[in-house]
Amino acid sequence: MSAKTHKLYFLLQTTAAALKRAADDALIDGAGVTAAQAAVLGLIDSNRPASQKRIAGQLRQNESAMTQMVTRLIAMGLVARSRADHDKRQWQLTLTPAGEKAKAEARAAFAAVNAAMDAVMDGDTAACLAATLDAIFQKVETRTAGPD
Amino acid sequence: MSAKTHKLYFLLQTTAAALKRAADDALIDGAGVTAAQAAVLGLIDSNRPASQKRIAGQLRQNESAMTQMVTRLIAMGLVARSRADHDKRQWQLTLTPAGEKAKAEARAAFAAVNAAMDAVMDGDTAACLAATLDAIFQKVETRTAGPD
DNA sequence: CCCAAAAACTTTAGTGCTAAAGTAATTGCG
DNA sequence: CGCAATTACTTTAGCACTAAAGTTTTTGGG
Repeated sequence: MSAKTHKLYFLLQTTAAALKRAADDALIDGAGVTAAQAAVLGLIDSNRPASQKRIAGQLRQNESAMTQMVTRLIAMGLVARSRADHDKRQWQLTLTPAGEKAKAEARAAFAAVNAAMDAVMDGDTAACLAATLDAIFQKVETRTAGPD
Repeated sequence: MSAKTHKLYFLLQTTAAALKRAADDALIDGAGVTAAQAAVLGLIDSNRPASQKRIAGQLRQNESAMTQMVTRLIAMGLVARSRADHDKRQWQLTLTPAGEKAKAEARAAFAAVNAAMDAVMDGDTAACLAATLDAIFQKVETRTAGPD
């Protein structure tokens, strides 16, 4: 059983990496952004106003990762930012027109990834997978997730 | 269902990342190496003689990743290498005494990760998880994996 | 036998993450 | 009110990966 679980760890890492590569291929081809970049664009759109800390929290990443990601997205012309009026420490992130376009294209391109996953799972299996992953996540996660 | 699957992608990535952090914490504390480094040490031990391409193939990574990983492991004093007699392009990787020790300690420390996973899953659930992850992997993987 | 193709590894540039230490703005307690 | 703690973000260093292009060695068909 220990050997089984050992293999499970590797299988989980390997599958996550392969799925990420597949998603990146599909999104770069269809929207010119990676899956990670598309996730940030989507959250900037659905969190107005969007501060970096807020987006980082929803992605369960630290603020440093967000600084770097936003720097890349600004360099790509997809995101703009200005200081918040009520708190000059905070940025207010917004999508540029190009960012809106990339977000919409990414949403469409991600359908192919969904289709690939749907094709190998029925509803029960997907529910079981989600429940098991969530249980592992809860068991292992130490971070105190702020309010999403 | 599409929204469900969308969440599944994120849940899979997030869980893989959290589990990797937990494994790294346990292994760095118990063996002074990361989970990725421990995996390479284990494969060098069980593949004699171990070339970089062979290890890379078993980890489903490219040769470039292995060049960098081996460079780090050599700098840490855990691995040594010499050119293969029959083919001077190939390296023959071996564990140093410190590498053997780290490998053994990592094996022991990984038991905590196994225990965490076992604690949230019965045998059926683990089998279902493995089967589902494997199905996703097969669906999404494009690389032609060489003989392991 | 020779040379082009293939194989094993390296280098460089880039993505995306972490942790730790640092800066500047804000808040709250005495 | 003032200053210490907190908050939001940044910087730096490092790990771990990919892709593409480059080097050296080996091999196989003409």
